[in-house]
Amino acid sequence: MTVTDPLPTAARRRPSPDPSLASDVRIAVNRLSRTLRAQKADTTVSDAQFSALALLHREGAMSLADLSRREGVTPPSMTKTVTALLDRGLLTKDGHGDDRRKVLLCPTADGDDLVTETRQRRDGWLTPRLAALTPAERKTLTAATDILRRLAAQ
Amino acid sequence: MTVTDPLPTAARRRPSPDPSLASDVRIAVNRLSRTLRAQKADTTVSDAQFSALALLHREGAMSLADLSRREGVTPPSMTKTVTALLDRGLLTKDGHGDDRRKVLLCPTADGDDLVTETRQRRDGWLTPRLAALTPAERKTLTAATDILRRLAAQ
DNA sequence: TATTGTTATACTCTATAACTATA
DNA sequence: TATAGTTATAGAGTATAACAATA
Repeated sequence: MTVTDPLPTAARRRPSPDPSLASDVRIAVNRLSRTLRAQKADTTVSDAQFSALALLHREGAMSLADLSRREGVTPPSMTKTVTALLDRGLLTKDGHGDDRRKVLLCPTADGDDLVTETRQRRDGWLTPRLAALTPAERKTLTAATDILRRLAAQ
Repeated sequence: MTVTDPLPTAARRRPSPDPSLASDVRIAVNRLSRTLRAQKADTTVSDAQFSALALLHREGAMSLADLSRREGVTPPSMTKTVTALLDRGLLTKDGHGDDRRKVLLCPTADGDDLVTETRQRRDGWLTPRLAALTPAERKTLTAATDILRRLAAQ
């Protein structure tokens, strides 16, 4: 992944008021991310397969080149992932119509179900733990989530 | 792992305090973690290698069994990772002393430097971006970091 | 010629099973 | 017998290079 995006202009002007905040945020985010990853317990499909399937579920059918570009892997690598999903009956592969070189990859009903169920299971670990927080803490997390998302998008 | 999932339809209907919060937190945390992980100081060391080295740097020397347990991989897998780190001069492997079956793995000066530099680089990416936020946003992140840490510890 | 997708090949990280040295 | 670590082997997932079919 390339991470050479330029800094926002404002970032070059203001001094950091709390030098330890960066470390604190980084460590907290990495630890929780690791904990969440450990809750997957999804034995049916691998991470790479689920990620590709979820993208198709979310954005609809697309070609192999588009899928590999969106997932940040090479076409040969995506061919392998797609083959595994086809073998498991989670995808269909059809002609693209206008361009006979292209294929159109689309989740099956089983594929759509798997995405929905897996997502609910992954949220399922976190949901009761968030419910155990105070309303004020949840409000803080809601606001922080938006900030974290903006940081990750840079 | 996909990190840009939209809200699950079911989550919008659930009568919890904030049904979408679990998805939002999970996605935001995973995305930022992924972005931060990409800020490596040394591209010759893989993620698995850096993760093991950073654990030894943080917690001090330990045996291969302890290291593999803490990293959540099997001993044979950790043997490979450790061998690569030894070959790169980032670790030392010595006898454990009391039990001659055990080994004691310890970062070298170069290993410690690599961890420190990588950490500074990752903080260095985040610090100016945090400085570009408003004081209220930084206050929110400070409070959220504590909550995230407690969640990760469960 | 350029693009789409596949095959061939190789490297890394992971695992299980079987081995050795020691306790 | 049990434990610590290694070696052997295999399965994913990734990559680059080379190819066929199509535009």
